[in-house]
Amino acid sequence: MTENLSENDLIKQRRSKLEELRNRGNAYPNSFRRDFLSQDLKDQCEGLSKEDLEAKEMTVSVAGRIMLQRIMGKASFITLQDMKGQIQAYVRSNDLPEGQYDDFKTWDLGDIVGIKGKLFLTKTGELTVNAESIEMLTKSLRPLPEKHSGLVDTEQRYRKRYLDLITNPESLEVFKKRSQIITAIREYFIDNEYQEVETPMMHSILGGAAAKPFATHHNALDMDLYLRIAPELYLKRLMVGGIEKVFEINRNFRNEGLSTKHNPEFTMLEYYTAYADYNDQMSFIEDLLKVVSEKVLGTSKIEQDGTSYDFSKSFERISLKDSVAQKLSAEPTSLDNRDFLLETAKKYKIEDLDDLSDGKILFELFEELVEEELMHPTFVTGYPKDVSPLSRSSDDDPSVVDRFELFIGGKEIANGFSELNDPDDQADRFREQVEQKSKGDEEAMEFDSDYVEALEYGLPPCAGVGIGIDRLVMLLTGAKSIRDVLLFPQMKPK
RNA sequence: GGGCCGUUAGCUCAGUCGGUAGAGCAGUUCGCUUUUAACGAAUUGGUCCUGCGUUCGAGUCGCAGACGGCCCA
Repeated sequence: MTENLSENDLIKQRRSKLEELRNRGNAYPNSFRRDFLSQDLKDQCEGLSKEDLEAKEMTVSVAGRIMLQRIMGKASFITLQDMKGQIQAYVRSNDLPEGQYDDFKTWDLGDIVGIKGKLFLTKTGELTVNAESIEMLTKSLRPLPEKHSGLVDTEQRYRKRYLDLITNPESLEVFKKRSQIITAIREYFIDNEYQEVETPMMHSILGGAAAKPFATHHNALDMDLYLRIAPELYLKRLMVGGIEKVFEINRNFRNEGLSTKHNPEFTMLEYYTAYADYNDQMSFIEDLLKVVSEKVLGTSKIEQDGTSYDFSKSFERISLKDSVAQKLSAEPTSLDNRDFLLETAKKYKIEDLDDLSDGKILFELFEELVEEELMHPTFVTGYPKDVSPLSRSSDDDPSVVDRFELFIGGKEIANGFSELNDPDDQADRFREQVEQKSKGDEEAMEFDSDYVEALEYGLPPCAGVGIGIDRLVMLLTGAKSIRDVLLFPQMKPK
């Protein structure tokens, strides 16, 4: 890229100003210290009258990027932006040492400057720093996007996120919220005595989810590795090790297409609780979402695209089979019949049916027919065993497992189940996965004998959950695309 | 992978029927000591995404490609 930087006139002009700064001394000083942030000053001076404020003779140092300028002959206003917002400064020729006002007039939008002076209120009541000393801290060589509209071009907003953050406060706000949401989640788990851990991102055996991996290679060990598709099997090893309440918030990598709901790397929360089952986890999630929403948004009721979501009420629960039957206006028991399943699947253009088990067909029908329509928070339960190789079988019906997925706004937000802790059953399920893989299922898992060995030491009865953090942030911020909640979404190089 | 849409000045966008490339902001110059998207006057700035084609002539029409957005798989 660097060699492509076109030196247009705007950049040339700014560079010659930089040359002048270099000629006078250090053009990039790092000795200016601010003592207040914009919003903190505004909070502190809230409600003070012009006279009261001036009587206090408060001298402050502020620093930030010049976002707006109103230049007059011998006095000017500039708007500085720092991490908390904006503050206005009044720069008056008479209040500065000889010659400095002329220097000031060469400053450009985007420059980063420091200003020290007394606070006052303008006649329109805006809190303003009356500059007594001013300093150029970092000359900006490139013009910022248009001051009113900000950076609009979607592609540029993703590729040059820094410009998006400088010029679009609502974008900055989304990422602040994201940070607050993750903090609130972490606090919730720590308050409930869960231990946070970090497990390997590079796996030699593929497992923990149904997904295609990214492959890489370790040179010194001369071995192929996968970027992890899920941390699940490591977290359950830790449960064997006695960390009975454990959670991890970290990146997963899946080699899939990109969409408004998918990015190849995404953030996942996974947590496991000993002596709990999937029903306990559904209640836990209800409380988690309510608490996080209240903490971050100040309410447990949110509205998005005309749909309102109420996290203070308990969520709906329906079995996967019932939800599909309802949609087809059929009896749930009719879905036990393979011919009916095949016929229905064909009708909805699900392909390569012959290789699919009844459970897998039912699951695909669910994804095709029901998933998108689950707007209000809904737990779907009763997942077929053969799409859930790590879940504990149901005591009542051996064809399904004690598993749920949570859907909100038509999107899968969480996936949880009672964990399979019978090592022999687990070994059988892995064998089944290996067979699927040999038949061409690229998303099937591999046999993890080390994990089975861990189970042989005894995994306490437990249940675990994975929550897609990016989708949760989308839900809580109203973002339409996952790219709007990822600082640097995956893009093709230009 | 398929369909639709987009790509014009640093940014935001116009550009009619194919006939010399436009505006606002930013920049430059001048004026202006309480402005706030400051204001007034003048003014600079273009690989019209790339390539090929049609045409006397292409930002505009055709074909191919790149990148992006939305929808679908």
